[in-house]
Amino acid sequence: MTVVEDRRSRRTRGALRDALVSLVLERGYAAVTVEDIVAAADVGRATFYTHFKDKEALYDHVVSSVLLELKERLAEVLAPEDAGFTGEPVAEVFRHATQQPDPYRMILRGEGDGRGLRAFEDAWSASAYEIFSARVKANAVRPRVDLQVLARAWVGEQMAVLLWWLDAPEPRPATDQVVETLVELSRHGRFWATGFDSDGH
Amino acid sequence: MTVVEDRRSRRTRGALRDALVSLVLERGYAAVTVEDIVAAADVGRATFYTHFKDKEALYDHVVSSVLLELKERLAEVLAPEDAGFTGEPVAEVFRHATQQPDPYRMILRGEGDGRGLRAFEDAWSASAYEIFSARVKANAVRPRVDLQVLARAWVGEQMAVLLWWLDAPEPRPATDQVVETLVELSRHGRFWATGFDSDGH
DNA sequence: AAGATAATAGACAGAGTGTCCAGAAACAGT
DNA sequence: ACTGTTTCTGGACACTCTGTCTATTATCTT
Repeated sequence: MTVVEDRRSRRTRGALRDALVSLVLERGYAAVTVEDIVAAADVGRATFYTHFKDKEALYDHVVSSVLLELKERLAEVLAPEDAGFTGEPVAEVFRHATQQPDPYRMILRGEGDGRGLRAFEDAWSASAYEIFSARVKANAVRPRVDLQVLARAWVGEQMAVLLWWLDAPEPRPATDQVVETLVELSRHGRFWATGFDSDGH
Repeated sequence: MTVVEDRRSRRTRGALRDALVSLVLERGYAAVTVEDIVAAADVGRATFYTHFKDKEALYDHVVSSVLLELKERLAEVLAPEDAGFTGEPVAEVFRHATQQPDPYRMILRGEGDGRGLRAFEDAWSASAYEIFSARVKANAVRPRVDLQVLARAWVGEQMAVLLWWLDAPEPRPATDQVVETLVELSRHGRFWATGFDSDGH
């Protein structure tokens, strides 16, 4: 059992990873062939198949790498007894996304027939649900709406804004500011109390 | 210029449409071949190519049909001077989705590398933005947050809940109830005011 | 330096694509 | 019911990409 991967493997896998992501962002997942990938990565075609079963396997590898890394980072942030809803987890996701925007873009755009998107959404929704119900218990409040729906809605919102933000032309608005907006929305709804809410219906 | 399409064309196109959607939901877009589609639709392979350039063209056709139909229905609903935010447009989308859940599922899952999803999201965000800014003007309020972000967030939320709802096992919760929840969230944020909001700092 | 592991080119069969054709079938209008 | 038009069809074609294999070379690790 190798503790550290052979340098050649490491380099090859990295090159394939990067090639996939940038090609997908350029042409769309379906339009990218294994031949394209190995050409861009400057790797023999046979080599590709010693590392990955097919294009899908490479894609899945990229997605789960990102997801795993995010999970580890979130674990650190959530460790110190989350006393209040400071939006810290959201901010951490945004920070992580800034550090590798391209894989995030690929995933959030739904490339790969939305498989990455769904994986991301499911993982995120699950932890959102946990955070919510822990909070409900701790504060002894009765939630207004089903927590499952709440989690889905919340995550859907985050992901939409995250993608919008990643695709925005540089310089992007500051992370903290966007996150602040999201938290604000989450607390008080979308509008001012001034007349905006009190419509006829 | 034919006023009404030839019956044969109509039938063939319909069969191809349905075949694509159900196969995609079953196996995923990438795994579906033109040969699969024509087999399921019980149509000669050569016939396929007299109607559509390729699988992608058929997919785009399905997406734009749905989008066009939705647009027309929304136009009717929005016609009578929208005086207040009654959530009526949202309800209309949900109703439309109930009538043809499968194409909606296909699109919202991100099949087709998210192209349908993005088309849907863009269209919806654009009209959401218009509604919002019209309302800002009419009520002479200053919005708390950037309307662009607001629109994205709102739409992301709707889409996530819509997909969750469509994938929920029957009998699904009533449309009106889910929509009511969404509007409620949009007005007052995610939690009760009882202590939930008032966390540290 | 030596043994282990990885990368490579080239060859292979097979699946699916998109185009073309010529004949058969179904259609719309009179 | 007839007729000219349109659509449907199977079969054939060249082509691209796939995934597997093999023998050889290059590069790593210790």
